[in-house]
Amino acid sequence: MSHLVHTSQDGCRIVEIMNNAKEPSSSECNCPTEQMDWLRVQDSLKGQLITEDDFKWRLPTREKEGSCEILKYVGGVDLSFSKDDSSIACGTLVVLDLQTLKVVYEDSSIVRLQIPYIPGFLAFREAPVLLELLDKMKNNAHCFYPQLLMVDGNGLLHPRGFGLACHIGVLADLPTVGVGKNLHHVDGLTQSRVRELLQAADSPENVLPLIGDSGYTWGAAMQSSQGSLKPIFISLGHRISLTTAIEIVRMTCRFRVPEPIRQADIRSRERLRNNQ
DNA sequence: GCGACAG
DNA sequence: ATCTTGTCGC
Repeated sequence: MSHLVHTSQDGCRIVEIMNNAKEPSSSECNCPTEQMDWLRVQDSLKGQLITEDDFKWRLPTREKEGSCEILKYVGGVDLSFSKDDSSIACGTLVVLDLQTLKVVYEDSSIVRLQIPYIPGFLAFREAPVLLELLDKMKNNAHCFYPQLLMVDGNGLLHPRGFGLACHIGVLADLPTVGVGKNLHHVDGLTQSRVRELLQAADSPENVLPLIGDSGYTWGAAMQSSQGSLKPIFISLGHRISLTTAIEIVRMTCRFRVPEPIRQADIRSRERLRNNQ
């Protein structure tokens, strides 16, 4: 079933680091040991990942049979960091009305993060705050609770096929889409290669499937706005297909970064300035 | 050995 | 992620 025959580069590197470790220092709980736990967590959660459309709503553009819930509330999450103290962060959740692209809900939380950013393990740093914001909203049975969540970070487009968007999607049991502003090099996919493919592409849609050396499709690159040659990188997070993910991202792009994520970014940065 | 590495 | 002003253009 799984075409992810990609060997874990990170896993190899970690083992290498452990072999070279000189001091099995007490419980400084630095990297190697904890990262091996994280690898197991990612592998485990990945077993619950759903990579096709799995929701009861439909897109407003798809005028099919009526009497079906329509996608209206799209959420977005992001974190901003203090320039002074990089361990201080503000996590923000916004919900937009898909038709008007106006924010109908906003909540944020300022926290002190203990976990550093390690490529391939972003979720262990950022997911807890964001999941808490979602949980808080769900417990209040808020009527604006998102039917879909856009995440600032990748989904399948990840060394082990399980980025932040997948992580949040599975743990919150919510359809999610990952949007990266920079390419995480995986399976032979590089910036230069994407650039040349994007130019050579006949695609009238300004989208390009990201197919790696293995033949696996990790996501898509999209030139989302006229003014920017620099693409965004879309990958499915959970309970959605890549095709549907692309369609929804396109619907929410007023500028390069889709509005739900852009608003979460703007507002989290703003709150950090005025509050601490 | 060297480079690459989401936010 | 963050450090940073103006500037060119619709």
